[in-house]
Amino acid sequence: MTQPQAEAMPSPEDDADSAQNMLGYKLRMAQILAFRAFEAKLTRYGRAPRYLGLLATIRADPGLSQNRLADAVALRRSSLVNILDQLEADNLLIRKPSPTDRRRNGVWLTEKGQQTVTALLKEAALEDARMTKDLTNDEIKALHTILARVIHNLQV
Amino acid sequence: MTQPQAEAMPSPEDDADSAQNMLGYKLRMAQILAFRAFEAKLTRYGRAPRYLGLLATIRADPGLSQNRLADAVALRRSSLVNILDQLEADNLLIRKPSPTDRRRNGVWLTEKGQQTVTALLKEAALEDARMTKDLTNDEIKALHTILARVIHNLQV
DNA sequence: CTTATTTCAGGGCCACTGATATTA
DNA sequence: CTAATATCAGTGGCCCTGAAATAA
Repeated sequence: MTQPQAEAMPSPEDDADSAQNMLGYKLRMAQILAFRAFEAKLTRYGRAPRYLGLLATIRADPGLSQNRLADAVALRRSSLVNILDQLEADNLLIRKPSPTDRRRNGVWLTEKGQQTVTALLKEAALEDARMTKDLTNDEIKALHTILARVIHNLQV
Repeated sequence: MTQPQAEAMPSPEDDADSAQNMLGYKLRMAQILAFRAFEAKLTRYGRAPRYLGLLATIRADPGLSQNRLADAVALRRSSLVNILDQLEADNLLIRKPSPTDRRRNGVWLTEKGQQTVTALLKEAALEDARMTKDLTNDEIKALHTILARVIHNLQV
């Protein structure tokens, strides 16, 4: 990726009205590049890398309903159906009917799902390290804290 | 969006191996929420909000070739063709053959494109302010700086 | 002939909307 | 009867791959 704009940033055109100075733009760029690199590196894990956040959410709260899971990962309930179908077909998770509410499915990781999440989180940590390789620990900590607050603000 | 995990974070399960503690995860979450909010608010601008980064890149470097533009926004050359078709149909930009190289198109904003970019950058600034409403100026500045370095690291 | 630039055809994936069945 | 849960059918959007056309 050559980046004419990155070099152009400290120019007279550097006033606030450049997209590259917008937070939304930086977030988008960083996320796209990070996600791409992560998936490219981990094709052997099938669809699990894309849905690592979802899988880890299940691990942190086993048996939660599809509804609650959809909320947690900011997806529509209906969108989740096919995703869970795929991950269930890959033997990463299972749905089990709730014993108390027959409308509801609880979602659990399988043993393979557990192992996959563990392995992928290790890979994610490596990617994190690559992204932040020239940052101090304080800066990394600050980035986490600030991003958490940004996310919180966006959810209102 | 309810967020069972957000509340669960300061729990004993708070060790590093939770997806919510991964930088990639936070970046993704923040970006998805920010982009969604931006687009939802600006449907009257058609496709321009989604491609604000691209349009602003053109404004910053008028006449650049499709090749260079694709690099600047991290897309394939072939992916750009249809996008430019659409934005050209919306009268936001024009392609003009390079006078010196007949393989090449230069890309320029139209007057409408210029005005749209200006208006959308104002909107983007409002969104940025919403995301960072409880952050100090120093924290906001740090976030920009750090994200720029993260992006740089990802591009290697 | 090789390379650069753009375009085109086709495909895959993703998440959405809106309707439906079931159960609370 | 109303609300909640999960599912399904259908849609549209986005970006990719790989091949082709044109020109340097």
